[in-house]
Amino acid sequence: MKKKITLKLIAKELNVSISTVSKSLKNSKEISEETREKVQAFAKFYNYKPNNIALSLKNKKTKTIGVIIPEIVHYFFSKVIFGIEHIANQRGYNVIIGLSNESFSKEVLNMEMLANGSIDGFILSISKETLEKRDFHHFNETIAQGMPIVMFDRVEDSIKCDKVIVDDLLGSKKAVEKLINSGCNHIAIVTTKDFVNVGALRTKGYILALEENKKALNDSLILKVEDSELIDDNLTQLEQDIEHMLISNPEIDGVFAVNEIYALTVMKVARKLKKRIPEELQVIGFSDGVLSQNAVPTLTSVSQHAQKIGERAAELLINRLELEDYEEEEMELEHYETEVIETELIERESTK
Amino acid sequence: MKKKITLKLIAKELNVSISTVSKSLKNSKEISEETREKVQAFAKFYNYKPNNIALSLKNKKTKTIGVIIPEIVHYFFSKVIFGIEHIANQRGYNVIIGLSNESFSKEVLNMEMLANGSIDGFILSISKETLEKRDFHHFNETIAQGMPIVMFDRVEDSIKCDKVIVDDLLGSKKAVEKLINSGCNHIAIVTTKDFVNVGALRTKGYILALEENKKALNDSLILKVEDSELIDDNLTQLEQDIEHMLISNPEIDGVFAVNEIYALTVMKVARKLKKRIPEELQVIGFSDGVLSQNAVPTLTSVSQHAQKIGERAAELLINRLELEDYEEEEMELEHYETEVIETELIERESTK
DNA sequence: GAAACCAACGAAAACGTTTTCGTGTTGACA
DNA sequence: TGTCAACACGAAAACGTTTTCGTTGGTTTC
Repeated sequence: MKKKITLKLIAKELNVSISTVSKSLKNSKEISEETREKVQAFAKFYNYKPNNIALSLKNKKTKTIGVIIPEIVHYFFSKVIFGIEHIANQRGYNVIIGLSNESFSKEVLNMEMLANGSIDGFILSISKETLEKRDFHHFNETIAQGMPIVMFDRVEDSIKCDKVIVDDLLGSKKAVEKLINSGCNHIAIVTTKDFVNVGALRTKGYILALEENKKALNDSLILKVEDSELIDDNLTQLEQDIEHMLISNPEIDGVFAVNEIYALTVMKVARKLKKRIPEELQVIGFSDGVLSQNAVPTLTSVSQHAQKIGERAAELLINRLELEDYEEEEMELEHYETEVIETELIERESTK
Repeated sequence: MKKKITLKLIAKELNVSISTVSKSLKNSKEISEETREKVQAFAKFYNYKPNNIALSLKNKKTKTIGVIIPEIVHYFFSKVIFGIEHIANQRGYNVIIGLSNESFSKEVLNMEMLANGSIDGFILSISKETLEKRDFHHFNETIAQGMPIVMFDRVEDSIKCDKVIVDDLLGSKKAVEKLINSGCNHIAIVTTKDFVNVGALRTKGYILALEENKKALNDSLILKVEDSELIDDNLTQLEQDIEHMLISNPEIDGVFAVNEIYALTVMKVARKLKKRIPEELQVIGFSDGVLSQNAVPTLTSVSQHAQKIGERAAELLINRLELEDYEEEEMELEHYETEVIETELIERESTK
């Protein structure tokens, strides 16, 4: 195993001082051309690369950003990461991933693990458990330590940081209006419990669309799914709930589901009940992922532009990090942005 | 912004030396109980946490592993990461992600960016372009520097490192045998060009199954898809190729596809041609992801146990890293393992 | 009452950089 | 010949730890 080459080693080999080597490699004109070339040739030959850790310690910057997400086997989140990595890479940053698995304690642990020097800032989306407990001390403490955070999608308003969100309300309102304009008169929604704020917002958009279009609101057409129902086996529980709703309300001619799985399950149940899509029942989902694109029939859905969300989050964070270099202690940057990424309705076969 | 607290700061505040503080926090009995408690109380109150970067520099270990994958918006790879993160977290390691986007140069750049001290070892899956060029110098150089690599799925035999692979050959052989046993007599395969070694292996398994079962091999039933055909728009090109094959070989009653998208496309084309699945045409895919589970009909497919692949890769890497601590310069560990993760055929509606 | 010992702590090196501030040598100039 | 720049380079501090090896007092031992 070749020993990792260092400045000290080059210095010893060439009988000069460490400083001379360092300066030579930086092309400082303090050093004679002769020495400079000698050092550079040697360094190049042995493929010298400065040690990142030493640089980080010296500069108090790691050029690494920490990303904490609830899950990664998930179209939306993985696409956000793709966006983050894209920008980060472009601007010379690395990306370190932590998964909370929707758990509060894992979220806290992951953040503590990274907050002690390993990274320069966080990009994160809050776990469901954290949202339910409404315990945000770890975010506030991190920020108090001077480490910036950018939140995306699942955010908490009270926290002082930049945010990148989807216009969930408008997105679902537009989706429901699309159903209305395509002739639906009895539109149901399959959504989550209210503590997931994006779920709550999407429900709000649904209600707003109905109200503005003078459609009756009917509580039995609002299905709020338990979180646990999404865990594999309980998918059948979800199916039963949907089936029950569709059977007891046979007038339903449109369903808006707040995620892909819910929407596919609606279509599956509809198929079982011999309801033709889109002739008798139109369906729209949220999150335009690989499932929507490949479903049968293909699913009309609200695209959140996940990649763009990641890109903007990364830009906001890096901009702030690099601003701090100049502003230093003046800290006039106590102004935080909340950027809204427009949604887009991708129409496919599940609507007329 | 609260200043980040350090040993030096505690020392000054308490009028003791840095060493005393450090030892106190480590409960060294070299320090009197009185001093120890005083220091610990102070540290706890101000929530002192040692700086990771400084520790990394001192210990020459970062407790971070680098993962380079071709893409992340992909069920298989994201699930592997899930597995890696699971074990890494358990054993106190962080995970840093680099995406090669199937590009050779991005793979090299990403590795160089991380290899200079940022991480202790790599887990990676080789990009298609690298496989095509067969230029592996960056892997060999990294290993020569003493940084261990664990490769998974897309590996290169000639490289001295641990590997975790799927038994692609046996997996596809079993899949094709399942088709044979379910009554198929004319089985086609939709696969990739041969330089992607997993594709080649899966093709081999297909051929082997046919030979062992005395089925005729027919070149016109082997469709090798151009890589670019997978890029969005060219999906229609893929559809045309499949349609052409199905029409000119109407005797086809079974198709084995080497990934989910190919399999779904086969089913889509079959639907268009009014071939009923599984009655007239049975289909099996490779990679048991969210698409297979939610397809209509649901897709029988070969599961690679992606999560387990990630977990084993992480275990192999971390074991090696921690072995090095003891073995040091003896380096008797020039023995590398190749672990094979068994595949499993998940039977669903697309086969009888 | 000197030798030996122990308890409690501090100084300093080391990890690999960058950077500031010397310092010694040369040559030019008066 | 003496003064002063300019040039080329080195020493050392700093980043935050850990750890080895002193160095103090004070107490025991014969």
